[in-house]
Amino acid sequence: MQNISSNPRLEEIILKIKKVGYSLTPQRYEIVKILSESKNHPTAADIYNKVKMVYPMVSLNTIYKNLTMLTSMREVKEIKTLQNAVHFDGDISSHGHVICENCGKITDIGINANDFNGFLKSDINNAFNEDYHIRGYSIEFYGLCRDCYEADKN
Amino acid sequence: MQNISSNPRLEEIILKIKKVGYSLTPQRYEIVKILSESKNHPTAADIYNKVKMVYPMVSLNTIYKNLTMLTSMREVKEIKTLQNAVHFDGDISSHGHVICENCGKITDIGINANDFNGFLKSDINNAFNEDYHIRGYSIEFYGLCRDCYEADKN
DNA sequence: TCATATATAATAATTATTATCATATAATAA
DNA sequence: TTATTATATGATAATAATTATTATATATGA
Repeated sequence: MQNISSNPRLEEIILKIKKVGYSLTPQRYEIVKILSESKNHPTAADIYNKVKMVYPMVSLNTIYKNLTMLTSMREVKEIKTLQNAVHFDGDISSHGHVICENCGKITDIGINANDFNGFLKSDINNAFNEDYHIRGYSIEFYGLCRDCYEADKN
Repeated sequence: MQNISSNPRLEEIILKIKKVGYSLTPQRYEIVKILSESKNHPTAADIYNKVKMVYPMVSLNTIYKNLTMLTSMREVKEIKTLQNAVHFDGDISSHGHVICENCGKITDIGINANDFNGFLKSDINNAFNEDYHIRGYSIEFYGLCRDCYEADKN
């Protein structure tokens, strides 16, 4: 557990954890670090295996508890694929995902928040704002990645 | 198992099932009927309970098998909520969902396909089209429905 | 350093989903 | 209509992911 870091997202989450009053354990720090550094949307098991390399006695329960906590704090987002696998994304900035239906690969796509809000604010769609208090959204595309598409053709 | 129906969506799915070469069993018909009539995005268990009222010996396995089949046929879509519950939607027309994070209620919202495609075709977002062959998308909003929001305030 | 509330690890329990396989039945053709 | 056959079903078992329980350990703040 290092004290120095050049990872602003990590710092940001740590700060929020302290602010809300949760304590910062080494395991928790490691989980947050993995999420903030990861570019490939790990599952709970992925994170578990990574944390185990540093803390071999860590329990899977700890991973789940922390992921639940971070999700409800809105510092982490869940991504659910068609294969019923749950992945986690430490990047809560406005973006969407493209999920390969064959291999399960998840790729980020940029969603321009202003554009998207413009789309949402259109007459057709803003009716629901009256009945719901929206706190977030997720946009996911399904299809085949290039590799699987090429393999499928042969 | 009725032969006459004034449910065009039901007819549509039945036709496709026959076209693809699957056989039309009474249980399967009932599952499709429930999905085509349902407005509230049932879970596998919900569907199971409804089918049981007509065919008390039906197996949950049959429900899952058929849901998997219909999903891969793209006649049914899965909706996964934050509570890790999987719901099914027999309406595959272009629309999104608003999911209450407290009670899990799922409401449809209209997504104008043209508007959305316009949004997608914007310069920022079309890059991913080169690497993926998109076959579908899902847009989900998370928040509190009016009831839960009001209850939360008190 | 101490006190205390919170987090952890070990374990068990739960839940949803999938696999297996013998039997039943829908579809097709005679 | 009946016989044939491939597919679907139901019963059961197995799997996998997640959650619950609880005693112990530890981060935090005094």
